Amino acid sequence: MKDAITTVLQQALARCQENGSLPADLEARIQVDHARDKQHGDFATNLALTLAKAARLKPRELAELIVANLPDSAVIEKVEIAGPGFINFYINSETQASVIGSILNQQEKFGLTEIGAGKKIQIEFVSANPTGPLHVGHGRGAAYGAAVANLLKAIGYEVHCEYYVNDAGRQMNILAASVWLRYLELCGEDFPFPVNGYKGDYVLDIAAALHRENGDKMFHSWAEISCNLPKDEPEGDKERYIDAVIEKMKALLHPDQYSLVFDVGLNYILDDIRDDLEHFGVVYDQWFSERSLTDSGDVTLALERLQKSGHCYEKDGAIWFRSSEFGDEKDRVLVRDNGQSTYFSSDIAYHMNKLERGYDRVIDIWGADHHGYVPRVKAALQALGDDPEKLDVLLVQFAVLYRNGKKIPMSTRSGQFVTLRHLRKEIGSDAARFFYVMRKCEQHMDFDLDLAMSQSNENPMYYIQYAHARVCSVFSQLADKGFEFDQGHGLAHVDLLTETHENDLITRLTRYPEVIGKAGQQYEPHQLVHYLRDLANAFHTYYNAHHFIVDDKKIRDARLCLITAARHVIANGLKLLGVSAPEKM
RNA sequence: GCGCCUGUAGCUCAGUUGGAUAGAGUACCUGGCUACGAACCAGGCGGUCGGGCGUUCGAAUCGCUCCAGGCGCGCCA
Repeated sequence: MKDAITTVLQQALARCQENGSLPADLEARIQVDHARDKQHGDFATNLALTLAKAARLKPRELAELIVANLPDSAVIEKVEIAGPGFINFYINSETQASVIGSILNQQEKFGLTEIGAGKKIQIEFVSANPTGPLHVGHGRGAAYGAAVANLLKAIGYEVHCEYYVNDAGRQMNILAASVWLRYLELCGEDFPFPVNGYKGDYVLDIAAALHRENGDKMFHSWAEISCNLPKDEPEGDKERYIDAVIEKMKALLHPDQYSLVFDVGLNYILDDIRDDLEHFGVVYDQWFSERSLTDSGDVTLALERLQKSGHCYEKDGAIWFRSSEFGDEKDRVLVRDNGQSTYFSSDIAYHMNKLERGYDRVIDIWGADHHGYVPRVKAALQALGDDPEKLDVLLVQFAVLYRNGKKIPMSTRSGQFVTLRHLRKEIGSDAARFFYVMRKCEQHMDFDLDLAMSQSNENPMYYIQYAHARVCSVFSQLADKGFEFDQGHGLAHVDLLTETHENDLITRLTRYPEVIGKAGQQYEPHQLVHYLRDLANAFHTYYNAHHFIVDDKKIRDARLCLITAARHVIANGLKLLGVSAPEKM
């Protein structure tokens, strides 16, 4: 509809230029908005205001000129000039009401568009280290990423969702060591657990599984392990201590045994994460292993390309990438003096790999604490000769949990956190998914557990779901009262829907495809949340103002068509957010 | 110290890329169920848009500056 108005405005300008009333070199960027106020019609344009200076006319005079040259249109009821020079358009009611037929025909397909047709997007989100279960902070990234992916699919993009598995590196070694030490405890050893080890209960579970399968085969006495170890905190350095424990573990265990412990831990946690996300309604097309980048040679290849193009140098025994040449604060290490490549190297290889797979756009969703990382990744892409503009990094601020009005401290390492699984079980997947995407991603979020767990109607999700359930309820009442719904008959009489509340609801419905388009292109699912609330509000208001099951068959069927259309749109929108649309509550 | 994010009603948040009188929810107050679900509806109260200066027909939105809060500044991942 917006496009239709843009088109007639273009035609009007062209006419003015042809007949000489406007300069021929005038260039216009036509902007058509929804009128904020019903008094201002359905759509409005500020064209006359933006163009006044270039046209050397007063805004209102220019507006009159444009309106006088507007071509006839079947959809426009009337046009008005208002305020300082806004042009307001009123759409005729038949055109508006035709959306009901469209919705009833397309049903779950209504709202889908082809904006991104033929384009491929890769989107990576969550990607938490597999060193423990997901916590509520990851939940926000999961809910947000999945909603963005759904929106992008809805507007025609081919979307590929990925979870990057950090299955290499120091953190994983610390996990392996933690598992092994717990295993030794099960073998009967008694010793102080490292300050820097993973202390969560899940580590005990993994160790127990390991012990069940392997008995005491990997046992070594604490006396053997602890000789020549540096001091742990508080007397010593906890980082150096845990590294020494890992080294000792590698020295004492056969390499196969070490990787067994490592893999048991990794797979246990990955299975857990996968299961958790699946119950959260989040599914991936691919779980991309960091180790596979080393195995495939991609890491080496990326390093070579950076070196050959002259963006690297050696200093203090390490290989550095001159990222400061591309806007980063300082240069970064690619290969450490001990010969190990850094996490950054893998990440460069991963992003190179993504772009080489031919995506038009690559989206990363990271926790906001990683924001300092963005410039160096873009720098690397630029140095590799790729287009850094193809990468969008969306930063999700952390959700801070509150209980009894108090902030809950969280740390993965200490094992002190509220897990996503716990949240899901307390308040349900629907409420959690909805709550997470209610706010803009860059907005800090206070997640009040008491409120969320209270299942009160303060959660607007219930308001929206209730609208859906109410429509369903009307139809069960209809049957109880011995009426039948004739959709074709109703559609033939939608011109009878002339009540203000009906027009408001219809207008709201017509905007749905546009909302999806905008929310998708801007990666902002919260726009859909707000739309759905407004839509539900229009429905509830209508519900309270008029009865649907009336004796007049024409009006009854027409109204039933309208509320069915509303039900479809609510269900479609909630589905994109990963929230169910129950028929009863 | 430098960089990024945030600051809008008592509280939680929107604000259509610079437009018309800044909006919702919640809290509080007043009304509405013997016809489709009151998890609802109607009305009221509530604002120096963190402060200041600037850009212009026009600023919550853009620029500069200050204030407050969060996060980040490793040969960790």
